[in-house]
Amino acid sequence: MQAYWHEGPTEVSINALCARSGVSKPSLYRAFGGEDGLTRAALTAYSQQVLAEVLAILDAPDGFDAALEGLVHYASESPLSDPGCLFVKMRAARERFGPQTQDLIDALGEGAIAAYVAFLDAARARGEWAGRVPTDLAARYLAAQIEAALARRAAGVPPDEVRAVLSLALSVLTAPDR
Amino acid sequence: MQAYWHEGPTEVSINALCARSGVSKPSLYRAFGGEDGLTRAALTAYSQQVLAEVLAILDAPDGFDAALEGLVHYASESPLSDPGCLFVKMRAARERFGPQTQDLIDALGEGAIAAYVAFLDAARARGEWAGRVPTDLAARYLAAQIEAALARRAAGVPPDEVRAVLSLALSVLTAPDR
DNA sequence: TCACTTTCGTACCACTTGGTACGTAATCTG
DNA sequence: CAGATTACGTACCAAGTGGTACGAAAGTGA
Repeated sequence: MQAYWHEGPTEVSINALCARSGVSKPSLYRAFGGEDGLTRAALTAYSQQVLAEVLAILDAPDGFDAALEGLVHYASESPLSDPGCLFVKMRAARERFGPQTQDLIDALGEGAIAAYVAFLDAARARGEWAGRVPTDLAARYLAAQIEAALARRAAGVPPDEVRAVLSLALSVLTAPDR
Repeated sequence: MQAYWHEGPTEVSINALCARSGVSKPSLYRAFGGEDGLTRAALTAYSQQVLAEVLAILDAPDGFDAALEGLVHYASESPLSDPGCLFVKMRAARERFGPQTQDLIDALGEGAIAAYVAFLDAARARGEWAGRVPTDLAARYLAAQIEAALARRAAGVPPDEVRAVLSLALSVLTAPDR
């Protein structure tokens, strides 16, 4: 019911969306109750689809380095992030959305940080990661680098370059002396 | 004559800009010839003001590490980048602008890369930087990290966190084994 | 079959967007 | 001071924005 919204990320208007999807405007308003509810519902659906994949990467049984490599691959080369991550785009344009959507954006951002913290804590406990960087900073660093890579990807930077830069950035966490 | 444009970064309309600055719309159109010329002129003025500062940081006589430290300070704590770097914001919304402005955005981006390459080459020649990372990749990495830091700054992330993340990212270049 | 409720979409609302036609006022030239 | 020219701004334009009033169609009960 909300899949057709994904075609238009942030720049599509409600008028164009209705015309393109063949749904009348009042129907859309009855279903979502305004633009804020619509954007919130779209981001909810997207996050449920995507967060699961990221969490699956983090929970991969191949160890810390393999998980990081999976993140690099996902952010830089996955076709799913070809048109750009909806969450990243919406976070960049946070001010344009209504309060409900802004709250959801913030909550998803904090949830991502929490997931990274859990991932790093688990890796440290398993002895797969002996970094000297504090876990909290490493989590925020991870989130910032992934987000930047997805943003660069959406801006049209070639996947190879995105991968090289992201890989170099994450080497801070894997280098043996850090 | 264009200073009042800086108050409104990307989200301000021409109508609001004219109303706020007391300039009639036809006058503005006669001076700049449309929105594309206006945004281009604004970005030109901004770049002349800002690029000089960045180049001065890169040319600082205190050596490679000090220059990097200067970049970190500039991107994360400088009050000039408090409302966010206009170039970064406009580059993120590149598609919204006219062809002239898009060309200028691209040219400024390539110019920044070239400046970083020159900076790294000079540091390598002086023996202040012995990194194993290829110069071209290091330059793009530098540009990506600075841009990401400025974007995070504009998004409301506290300067301390921006600084910590950026400093950690740039440690890839200063670490003795890389 | 009839009355009632509920869903649905046409056609509108006020408002903002970028952009301009044209009359007026100021300035320059003689 | 008169005449030509230039700069200026009111008041408009079509198109698009998010949002809704209201009549018609469809379903539901007896």
